[in-house]
Amino acid sequence: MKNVYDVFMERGFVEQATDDQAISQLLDRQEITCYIGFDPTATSLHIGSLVPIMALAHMQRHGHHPIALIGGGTGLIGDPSGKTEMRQVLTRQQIDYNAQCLQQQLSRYLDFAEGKARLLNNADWLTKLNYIEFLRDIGRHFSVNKMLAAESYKIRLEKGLNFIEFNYMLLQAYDFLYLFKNHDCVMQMGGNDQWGNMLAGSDLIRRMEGKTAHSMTFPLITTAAGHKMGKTEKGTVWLDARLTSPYDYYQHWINTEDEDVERFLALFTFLPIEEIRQVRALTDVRLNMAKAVLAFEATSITHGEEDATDAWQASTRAFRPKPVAEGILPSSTIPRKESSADLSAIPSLEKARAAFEKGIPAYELLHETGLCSSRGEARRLIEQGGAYINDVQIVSYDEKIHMHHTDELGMIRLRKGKKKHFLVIAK
RNA sequence: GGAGGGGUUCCCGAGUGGCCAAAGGGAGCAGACUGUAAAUCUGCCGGCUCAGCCUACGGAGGUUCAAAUCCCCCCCCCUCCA
Repeated sequence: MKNVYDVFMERGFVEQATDDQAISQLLDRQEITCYIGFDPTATSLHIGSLVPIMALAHMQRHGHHPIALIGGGTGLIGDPSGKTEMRQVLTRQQIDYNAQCLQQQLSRYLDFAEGKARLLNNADWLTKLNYIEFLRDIGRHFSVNKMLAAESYKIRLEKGLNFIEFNYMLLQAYDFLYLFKNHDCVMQMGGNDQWGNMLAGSDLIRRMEGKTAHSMTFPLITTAAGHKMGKTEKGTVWLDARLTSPYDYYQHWINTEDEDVERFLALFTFLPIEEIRQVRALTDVRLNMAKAVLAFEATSITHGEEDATDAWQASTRAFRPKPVAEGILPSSTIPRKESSADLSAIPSLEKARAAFEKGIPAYELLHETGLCSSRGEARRLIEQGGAYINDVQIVSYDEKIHMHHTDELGMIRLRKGKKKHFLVIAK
């Protein structure tokens, strides 16, 4: 049987590692404990954290013991690695609250049952540290010269780095040491921007304990076009259904660029790698089918199969693609027939009948549904021909929407551009 | 603590008394082309009751018919010196 490391390698999870061979053998030989840290900067993680999450899930599936470490303590400091400026400092309360939310979220991907995986918060030990002791025991092992040379601090040395942030590396290294001593954690994983901090941990363990602890980083995932994934200015794709609906989540994945489909299937689904490799040969319509599978599987992992199916239905209804062929990614449980007419996953709004009897100007309705963030934007959208009602282009910004626009179920279908659908229901 | 430089619309970044809702780029949105893709081209891109009005250039005052632009005080950041 393949060990996890092989799985990581063939699925594209590995960017750097302290020692490929040693890690592979270690994972082969015994069940180990490994950890990844998550920053509690928000109440939800976004898809940028998905690679680490999937990595932990793979570890667990192969019998190892993941620790998801919530950075409740380090979050009070703020990691300067690769960042241009200091992160906004959050209060203790905010961080504690965020940490709670993340705990809940992570348990959808990992089984935290006794003996399987652990969820820890480094606030539990970091906030109890004694400054003088810490300097004497830990600080002595760090060379400032070396730290200053670290790639991760480079940008900040030009822009300005203050002492609190400069300490981040020590704290992260200390976390690793703590987990090594208290939980037999012998491997840390994380994004490649964490490499310096992780190595510091491995180093610290070697110096203080005389033992080996490994570090492994994931590639920073960008799209083929070079965009950072998951966090565009306007639309972060969150893992929380309240922040990004399963439908939007599904839509995000189905809009994956052609060149990314295979890579993303490997990273973000559990489908067999052999099947995923076949995707390489697909083009056009059939490649789009693979995107639907990616969207379905990814949504299923994050929101459950039921929500994924709803999202698939709504999406299929709205865009009318060909059903996914049997031969494509056969292990996927995505429905492969025509969908029925369920629109429940499309965002909707109920509105009193009376308003439609009077007639409501199109730009007002577009604003009200949230499709446009202001009335001005709605006007512009209509002027540019990007607004549709029941698939008919709206020509004048103040065109009145009336009852006669509703169908037999009292529904009006609004559309912004080609992809953003919205239902207004007259009650 | 001293000297100098700087804080501009989502981000970067021009502007140094009226022509500034503010150049340019990025991001975003829409249109064309396609395949719910990318690239490319085009348009939009503070708000509103939209040929007009309101709110904006770190914060608070002041000068002026008129300030992002000038003066005063305050806050924050950077560089060099201590």
